[in-house]
Amino acid sequence: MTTMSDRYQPPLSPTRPTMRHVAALAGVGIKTVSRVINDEAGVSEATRQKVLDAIAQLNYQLDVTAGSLRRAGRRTLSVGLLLPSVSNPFSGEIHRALEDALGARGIAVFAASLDDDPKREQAIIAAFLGRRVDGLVLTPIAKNQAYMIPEHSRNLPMVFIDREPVGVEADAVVTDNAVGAGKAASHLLRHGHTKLAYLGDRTDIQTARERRRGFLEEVGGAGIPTSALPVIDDLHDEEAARRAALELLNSEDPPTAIFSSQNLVTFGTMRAMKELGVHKRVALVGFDDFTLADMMDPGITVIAQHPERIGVKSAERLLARIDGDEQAPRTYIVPSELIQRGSGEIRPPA
Amino acid sequence: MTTMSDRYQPPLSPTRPTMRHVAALAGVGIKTVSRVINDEAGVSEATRQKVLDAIAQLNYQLDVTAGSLRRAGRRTLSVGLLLPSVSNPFSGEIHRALEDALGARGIAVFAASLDDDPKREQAIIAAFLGRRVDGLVLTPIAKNQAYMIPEHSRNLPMVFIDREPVGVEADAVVTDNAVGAGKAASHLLRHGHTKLAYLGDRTDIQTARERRRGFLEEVGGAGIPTSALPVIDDLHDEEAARRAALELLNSEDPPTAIFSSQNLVTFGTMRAMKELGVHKRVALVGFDDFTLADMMDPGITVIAQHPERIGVKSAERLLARIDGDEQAPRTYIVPSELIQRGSGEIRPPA
DNA sequence: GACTTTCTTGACAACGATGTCTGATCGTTA
DNA sequence: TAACGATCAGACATCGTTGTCAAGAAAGTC
Repeated sequence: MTTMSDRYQPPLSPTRPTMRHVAALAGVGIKTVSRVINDEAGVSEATRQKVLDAIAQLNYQLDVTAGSLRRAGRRTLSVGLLLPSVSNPFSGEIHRALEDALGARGIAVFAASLDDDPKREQAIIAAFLGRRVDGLVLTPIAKNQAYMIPEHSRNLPMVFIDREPVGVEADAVVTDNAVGAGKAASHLLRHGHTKLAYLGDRTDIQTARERRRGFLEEVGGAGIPTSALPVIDDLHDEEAARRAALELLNSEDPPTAIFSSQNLVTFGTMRAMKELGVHKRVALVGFDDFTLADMMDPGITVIAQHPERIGVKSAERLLARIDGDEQAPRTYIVPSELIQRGSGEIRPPA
Repeated sequence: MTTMSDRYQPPLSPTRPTMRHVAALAGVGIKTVSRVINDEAGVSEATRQKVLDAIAQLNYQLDVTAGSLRRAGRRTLSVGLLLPSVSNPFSGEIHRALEDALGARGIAVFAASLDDDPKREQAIIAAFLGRRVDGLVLTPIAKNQAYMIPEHSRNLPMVFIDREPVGVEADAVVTDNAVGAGKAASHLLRHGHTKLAYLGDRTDIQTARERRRGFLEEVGGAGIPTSALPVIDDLHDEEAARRAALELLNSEDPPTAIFSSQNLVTFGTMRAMKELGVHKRVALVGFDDFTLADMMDPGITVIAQHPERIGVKSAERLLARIDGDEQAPRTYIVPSELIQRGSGEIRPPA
């Protein structure tokens, strides 16, 4: 009886086996090996088995990149993903959803972090294009993506996420930033607040501008003059936000409700409120959900985005483009959602 | 005067330009173009300029993968990274540190999520190898990595992170899990606790077993019998942990201090404690730091890992191996750190 | 001015795979 | 039995690049 363990194991060569080796061992031509691997028709079952045995014996693995050189359409079965930072949870969720959708098609994902640096954006895109990715999914930070026009006109599939492109036309998948921020505003107004404040991110980021616009329009639309409403922009980290919130809350006529336009700004604001002991008296609604928001005291009311849906949708669009969809580019909107947890339902002092 | 805007723009061909096109436009041979691009010696300055102009005019971009076919050493300038999940913050930090270190060398990173699925581990590794990555950095989940022996003996650079490999010898970068868990135990003992409990992750994960061992050894070493100590394993998500903690805290003789071996377990435990209103009476130390741990009430004392250091170290090892380092494989240990925030300093009731 | 030496340069094969095309083998049919 | 189509298989060129090598031009040497 022959068992697995006494089957002949070929010595492992230091160089990786190629189709030529497999073909030689199986006693067939390399094209036949190629046919077997790619499940092409026209190989007898007996030959197929010989080839499969040789593949197993040599531990052969197809070189996808070499194949892509000749293959029709030149598919490399890899795509590039550019995120603000792979260490940011929001980006991580998008990445994960995208990976799952593309992985099902055998597509691997290159991921990279932009760090809000336009130069880095261009460098990473160049690096990915140099590896001939089949498509790009990206959160643009540069003011303008006109430098991508050459690729665009070569029909490179591209999907922009979170922010819309400027200077090229392409599909985009974004949260309804203005609407979401408007929801936050109307929620606070409905709870009786008239003294609101806005704490926002860098204004060179499109989403930040949208959130600000949505918030202020909703407040203005309710008849509250926005000229006197404190609007503090360019808060990009927790500490800056904390200091701004402290100053705001210590001012002569402090707001009774604050809207923070982004996670880190929300964290900084929470810290400032707790330091001053007003976290149960001043209302807070933050844009972006976060882990343990419900475990805070009070729970933090947020406008939640749906990164996984953004990821799924962008994968869907990218695959459609890769498969030859020639529709005019569109922007897809993923709705945000208000989640009440306490901090946004605090009423102003009577 | 000639400005940028009236310079001749060639029509964008639908097909990507190759070296041949550049060579033709510059009036040189393709090898000369290759030399210019790779900064090889032996090209006169005048020729160099002609080539660079042609490259700019055609918007030419080198095909790295085609080059790797012929290049000595076959470097593809890409590596594969396998993480528990790219959406997990701990993984994200590692990814980021790695990306930065490798990006500086022009190496792009394929990232993928394992989801604790051994089959997926093998499939992803196969996918990456099929793209001829120059190396792998991975958190193994399969019980055994013997299936990688062929690659290993082909000298594929590999670095294991967070968990050590079984069945192959390779560099590993891990947290001092047992020591860290021991620190948690001695911290709780020092604060007067004798009735401790351990809530742990799946025992098929090496790190979970290490943490458990370190915790119990420290407790036992202090003369407290561990046989009666509640040890609940296989808690892999927040809800399971919450239920286990509830049961534990509702038992006849509840512990006065709990050690949770992982983030999600810590979250579930925090929830259970808050539900029962004992979060200020029962001590808690969790393994793994997390955002806003200091904002909880009380702040959560943790054994913090240093994912960014793990990422940096593993990048360093991977590059060393890629550069030909033939040292015997080693395990590098990144120390954990106890961070006191309140929950771990609660004393038992008198 | 003849001969080296050095510097530039391009022709060509090769990397590992796939597309095209042609040839061999087989069973079937008139 | 000859002709035919279907099936199976391999030879060969090719994808975009780099390594090898040899040739031609320029510069230096006596």
